[in-house]
Amino acid sequence: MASGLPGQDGGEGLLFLTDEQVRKGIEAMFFAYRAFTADPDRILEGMDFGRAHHRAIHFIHRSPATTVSNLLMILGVTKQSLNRVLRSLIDNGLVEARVGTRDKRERHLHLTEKGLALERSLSDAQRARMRSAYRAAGPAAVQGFRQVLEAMMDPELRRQFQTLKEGGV
Amino acid sequence: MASGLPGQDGGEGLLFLTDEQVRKGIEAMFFAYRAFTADPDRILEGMDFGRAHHRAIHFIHRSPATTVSNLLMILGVTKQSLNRVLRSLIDNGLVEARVGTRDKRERHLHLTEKGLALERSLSDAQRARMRSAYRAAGPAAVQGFRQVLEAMMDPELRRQFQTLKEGGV
DNA sequence: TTGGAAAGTCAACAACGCTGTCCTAAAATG
DNA sequence: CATTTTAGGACAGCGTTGTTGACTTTCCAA
Repeated sequence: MASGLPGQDGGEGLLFLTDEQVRKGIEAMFFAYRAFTADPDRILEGMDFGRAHHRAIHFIHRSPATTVSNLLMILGVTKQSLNRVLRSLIDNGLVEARVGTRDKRERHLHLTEKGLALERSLSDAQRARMRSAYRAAGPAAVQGFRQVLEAMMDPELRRQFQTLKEGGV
Repeated sequence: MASGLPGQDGGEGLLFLTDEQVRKGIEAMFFAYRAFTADPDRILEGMDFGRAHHRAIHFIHRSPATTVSNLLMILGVTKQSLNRVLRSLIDNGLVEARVGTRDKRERHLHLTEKGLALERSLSDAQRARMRSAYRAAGPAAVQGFRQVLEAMMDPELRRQFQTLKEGGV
């Protein structure tokens, strides 16, 4: 019955909240996220790294000298999960962990030249896809995209995201 | 340098494609996806099921009598991966696999009462989050959200998504 | 100075992807 | 009717990435 009016949702103040519309959004998230991770996954397959390594590399790059604890909060995983990933990144010479000067318990994380090179290759691929999607959809759509994504986050998560957003680079 | 003009991107035809803007989109995807899967994950933890079971249940619900092969294509996983999941869903009485009448090689998948109950509980939670995000962001944002997500998909994936979209329910 | 909290490491386990091989039954095709 | 293809299932084994729990080392405050 919803398909009786198959056009745009524009101008419909009520229809856009039907279960059908919402379900389509859910499925769009599912498929889009698969596309979103596809390029980095492709680059990493064959190396000894995976998606978790990509995430660590990304956030170390964007917040150099970050600590393990800080990374832990951002990524939302447990210590051991991150530790395994960091270990292999360090052992393979992509990440350097410098003991803190003020607090010697802390390790400050940095990408090496090699790490930076991989970061660039991964983020180039992912950015290219995102940029092309942005270009195809247009500026207004991009703003809506970002608004909905932020609204989906729990307050705590959104706070983290926004802190990151401002403090970044 | 991009942060020299920190305001809205509205009216900016060029700035919205800076690496900074694109990176924020990437991080928003990361955080939002975590929120997106959080509620079902919470419901499923403790049961013998996980995210993979949720996905199978979702697509069996929205396309009843679908075959294993069809589900395989939609989910983009291997036979064995799906089989493990389907097996436990069938063994626990959530899914029924009916031998096809026209083609007896096929198994047509259906949710049982128990399966429908779990599906409802999972999708209620996920839909509630999505609906609340939609409401907070407004109709225009929703349209943009969907446009960008679709633009991110590979053509093949997008074709699948759109077929699903129209044929659904 | 001692005892708790915080940062990080390590061991072992679970979920869920993957590959590869082998198998049956049914359909399609020559 | 014989052969090939297709749909599905079973089993073995592996890799990544999540989990919990126990363990140092370091810092700080009672």
